[in-house]
Amino acid sequence: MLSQAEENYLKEIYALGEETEELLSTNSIAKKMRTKASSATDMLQKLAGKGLVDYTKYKGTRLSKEGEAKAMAIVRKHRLWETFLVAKLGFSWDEVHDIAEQLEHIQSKTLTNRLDAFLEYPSHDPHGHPIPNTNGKIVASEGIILADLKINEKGVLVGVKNATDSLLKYLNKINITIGDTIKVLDIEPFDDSVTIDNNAQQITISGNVAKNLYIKYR
Amino acid sequence: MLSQAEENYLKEIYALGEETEELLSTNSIAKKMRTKASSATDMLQKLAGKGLVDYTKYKGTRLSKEGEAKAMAIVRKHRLWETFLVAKLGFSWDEVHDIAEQLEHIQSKTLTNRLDAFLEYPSHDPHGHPIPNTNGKIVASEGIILADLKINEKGVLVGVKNATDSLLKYLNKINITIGDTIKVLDIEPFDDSVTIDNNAQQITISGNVAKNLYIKYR
DNA sequence: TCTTTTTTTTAGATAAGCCTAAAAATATTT
DNA sequence: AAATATTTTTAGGCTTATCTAAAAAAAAGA
Repeated sequence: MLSQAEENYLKEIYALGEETEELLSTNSIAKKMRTKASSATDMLQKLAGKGLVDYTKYKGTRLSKEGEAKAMAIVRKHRLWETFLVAKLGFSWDEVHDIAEQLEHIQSKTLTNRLDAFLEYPSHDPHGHPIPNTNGKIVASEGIILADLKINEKGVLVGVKNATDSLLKYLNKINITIGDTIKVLDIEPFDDSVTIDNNAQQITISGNVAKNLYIKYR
Repeated sequence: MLSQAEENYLKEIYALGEETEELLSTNSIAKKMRTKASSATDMLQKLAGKGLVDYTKYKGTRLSKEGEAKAMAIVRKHRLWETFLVAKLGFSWDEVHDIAEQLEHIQSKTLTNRLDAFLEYPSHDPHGHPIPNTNGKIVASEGIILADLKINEKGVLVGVKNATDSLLKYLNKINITIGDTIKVLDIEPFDDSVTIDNNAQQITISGNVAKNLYIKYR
């Protein structure tokens, strides 16, 4: 069985791996874990010893097949619990991350699968991120980003890329939620800001925000 | 914030304290924690340092007021999660203990209170044990034990005293559940075994089992 | 290419929670 | 009450996950 620390490393290594094809530097992993490079080295060597990462001294690290399976199991739990907290307990999507960070370490496959059934097999969590199935496979697609839409195109908001606290709070404030139908009214070439129509409300968002919103055509 | 180990000690010290008025021996605590007396001593001294137990060298230990409050909070979480697992996820009462042992350590008062609301403020967990309220107070009573009923008296099964795995499995097997109306048909003075009627089924249970079943008169 | 800077690893320390073995205190027998 | 047995505590180690400081390797710059 893995310790919570080991699980957290695997999860963050997975997240970093999503962003690049290359080997991950020890430094980048240490930064993600908010720890020192020496601590990361220790842990990477331990995980390598357990066959969960492929680690080459001074070269870099990536998840092994087995490590990826473990990581997906944790991501699955995290996203299911987030869904539970929002759908059943009435939390808002910007409040659930820290609690799910704890819940994701609960060990019981039966529990995870029953929770999945109880939630009626959701495909995405409240941030729009896809939920891996029992086999660790992500079935659903993530859609395209709002910043790629052209003027007068519209679609449904299905996800948020970097679900940081501040972004979620901001979206709450300007009344944008998963499931909203968004139409692009104007794009300002100077700074890539986008004016959209959402529920008959006109809002201008920065290009940065537009890059973080996943849209599906309707 | 308390570590999981500290929380577990507090919870078990609370449970032991329920059984006796006297100071608890270091040995009894060590046994309950399935650890060595020297380890228990270490922890008791640490907890004493934090003001959570009153510990006197070579004399014994009991929870302080503050320690009891912490223990009750953990018991509350444990029992709420057990209720959730049975009522919402379809677990049976003999499957939930180990999972609740993990869930009871999740840190979030909001979560606990929302779970309580979601479950519609249950007064007892699936084993019939009372659930402390937000202030750590137990409101409901536990009832009397089946072994104290006389012939022809009847009542409703509201709880199980020592909810061990084997007892719960046994009760499942003989078709006895919380909420059943049980009538005493006969008591054998030789070994205190009790013959009862439950759902038009006659069953004879040992005196030992009868001492572990809480009954409320109807 | 040779220095200098940056990254990564190693070495040694620390805190938590456990262990064994030995010492100290308390309880029980005789 | 003295001897013996039991309980409890102390002392010293071990493991995990972290840290700092120093050494080694790799990358960047002159």
